[in-house]
Amino acid sequence: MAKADSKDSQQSSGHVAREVARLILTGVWREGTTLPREIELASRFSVSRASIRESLSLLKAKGLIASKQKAGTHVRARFDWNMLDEELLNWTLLALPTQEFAKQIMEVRRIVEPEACAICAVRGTDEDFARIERAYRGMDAAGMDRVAYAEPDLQFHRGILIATGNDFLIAFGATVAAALRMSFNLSSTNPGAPRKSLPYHRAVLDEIWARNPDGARQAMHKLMDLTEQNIVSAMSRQRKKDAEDENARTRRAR
Amino acid sequence: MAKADSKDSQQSSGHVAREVARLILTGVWREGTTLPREIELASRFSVSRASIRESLSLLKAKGLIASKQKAGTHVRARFDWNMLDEELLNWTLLALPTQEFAKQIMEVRRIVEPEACAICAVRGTDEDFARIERAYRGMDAAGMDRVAYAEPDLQFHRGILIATGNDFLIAFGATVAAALRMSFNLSSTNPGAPRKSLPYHRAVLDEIWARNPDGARQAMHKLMDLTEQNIVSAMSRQRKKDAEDENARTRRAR
DNA sequence: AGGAGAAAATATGTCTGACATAATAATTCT
DNA sequence: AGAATTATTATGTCAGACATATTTTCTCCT
Repeated sequence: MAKADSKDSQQSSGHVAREVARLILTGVWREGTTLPREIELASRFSVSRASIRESLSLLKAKGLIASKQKAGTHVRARFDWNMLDEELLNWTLLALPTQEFAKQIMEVRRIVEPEACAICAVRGTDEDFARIERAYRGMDAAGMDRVAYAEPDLQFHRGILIATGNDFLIAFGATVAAALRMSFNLSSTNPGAPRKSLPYHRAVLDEIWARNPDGARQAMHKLMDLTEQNIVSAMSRQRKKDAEDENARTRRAR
Repeated sequence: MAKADSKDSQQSSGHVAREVARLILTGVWREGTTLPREIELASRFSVSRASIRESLSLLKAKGLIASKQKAGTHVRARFDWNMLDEELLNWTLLALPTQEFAKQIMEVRRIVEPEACAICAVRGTDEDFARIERAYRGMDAAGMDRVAYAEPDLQFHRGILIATGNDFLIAFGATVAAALRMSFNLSSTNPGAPRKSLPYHRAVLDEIWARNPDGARQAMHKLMDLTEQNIVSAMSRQRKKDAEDENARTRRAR
């Protein structure tokens, strides 16, 4: 699992979709903008019109754009964008990993995951719990290796969502995945941070095994607190580092 | 707004996508199934391969399927389906409006909307509130007209989500829209039910205007309770009616 | 002049047929 | 029998054409 990132990376239609999405997400093509006609896009990206149409079809599915015969293709209102879509989330992450984005994604996680955790504790099967336990062991085994830690971490959170048996909560896993990816990217400035969350995961797991919904909710809440804290501090570190780099570049330039 | 339903209804590629989605959602083509090759699909639906590819591109974007060169196109695991997507939600609603689906969708609404409501009360602007107020007035003005009631009802709930300023909560509006559509379909057996929710909406709105997050959360919670109650009773009525119809058909047949 | 209605222009929607590419299946050789 | 090589095949991409639905322009009449 979690191989979704490399899915269509080299496919040309996927490449075009990603690039058009980037232009929209970064605001180069704002809401309501009519984008270049298909033939023009085709020549700009050096692909056939058919490929362009497949790419646009993908973006239509995610609510980013809409087409009307003769009238052209335009960027839809932000409200219609399906931000809970995994690819869209990743593209956003790549295009503008702002603090605002981090704040928002943590806000929803804080709403959804503790409740999902409570439901999991009540409704989950022992096999569900065993799967989450395995994910926990994987995190533990990873030690200080950030890369090895990331995958079981995602499996842990996804396992809880899956255990709820609620298809919509399960679909929310895409959002969690994006959040964890963001955390991972940020953790380069503080390699020890991920590991610190291990005991908090253990606490969640213990409450689940005990089939204690209130405890599970609370434990997950604490984990969310820690995660947000890590992200915020990592981002301020990142900003500081960026500023220094910028500074150095400027000094060198003169 | 809310014209999303007729978006691609007559477009042939949209028709194909919907039909293939139906086959997947109803389990005719289960997870892991390799679906017919594109040429075969093209001849089956009497459209060109290009159109088929655009349709499949749409379904790929929603996580339903994935293709690999030579290996074919297969149905992805349920876990990867983006059930929070508006179109997918509507297709599911049309394909299998089961009680299980209703239960799950209400479970997430119950998790998300009260919290969103609390955030709205704290963070929303007066213009946001005015928009929600307008939606309320629209519901009131609709009287017993189910059709006229539906649109402002959606605007009411969507307005609260928008007021949070959180893009992910806003995207959750698609799920709410699907839920309301389901309620609407069910309300044919009990035309008075929608109107009964009016005072509950008023209570939510009052708490929001008062900028009282706890009260807003609680008021929305009560509204969710009522809504779920309506859905459950409507579904049991529906089942009863279906059974009677079935009975009548059988009697006539012999 | 102004508005209704007809005609032209144009961007998306669809079709056809071809070739490229990569993963699989079959075949050959050691 | 097993490894290496050669077909096979379904998706990926391309090119050019025509269909269709709006928009825009033009024309004509009041």
